[in-house]
Amino acid sequence: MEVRDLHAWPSTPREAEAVQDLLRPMLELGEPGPVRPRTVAGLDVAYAADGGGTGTRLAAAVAVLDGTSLEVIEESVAVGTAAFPYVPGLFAFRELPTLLDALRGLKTVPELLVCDGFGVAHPRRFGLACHVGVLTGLPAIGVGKTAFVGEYEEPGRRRGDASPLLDGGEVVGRVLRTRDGVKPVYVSAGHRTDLDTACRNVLDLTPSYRLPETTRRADRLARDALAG
DNA sequence: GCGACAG
DNA sequence: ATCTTGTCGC
Repeated sequence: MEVRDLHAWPSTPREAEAVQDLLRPMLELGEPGPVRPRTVAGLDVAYAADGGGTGTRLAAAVAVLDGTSLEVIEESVAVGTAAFPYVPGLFAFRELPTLLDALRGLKTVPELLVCDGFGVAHPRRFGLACHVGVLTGLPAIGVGKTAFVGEYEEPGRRRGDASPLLDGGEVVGRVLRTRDGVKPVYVSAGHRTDLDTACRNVLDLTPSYRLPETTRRADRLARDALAG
């Protein structure tokens, strides 16, 4: 699929924050977005060494699944290097270039992108899922494994139980239990979708495990690419 | 000022 | 993210 060329790449945290502020107005939120997507893509990255600075070898993978059967339709992997040091809040700049390369290798244009990390549940309301969504123009959501910003009450212990993730008095995401008695995930809208629809899609993608099938497939794909 | 901090 | 052994449970 076609992916827009990258904007000038920041070399300092300050420049990176400026890029986020520049792109944030391009976000389209509020509309439901894809409800029963025919194709859903999972994005994930695997690193070769520790995540300290720039230059670490990494593999970015995209796995496109049939939204109903959850069967794999297409896969794409790209190898590269970390394009920025790891800084909380600027995480996207680290793996975005390689992630976009992997998306370019796709023949299918997914109806929804599921990213590792966050969407608007972010200090400047512009996490990885927002960034990827704006640059591809596709609906995107973020599914994080640990908390980042905001406060919340522990959700009930059954699959489907959830509680709002609040930051600065606004709802930026939802803490969602995808399996009975298992640690919840943190869902937030990234681009061209809303929180309710994002959570509905996450539940549709988690029939057996805590994390979405899309994420699990992409994770395995990225690890394998780094090994082979 | 100090600690916390997606992957 | 990654480095790591065993262990409990379906």
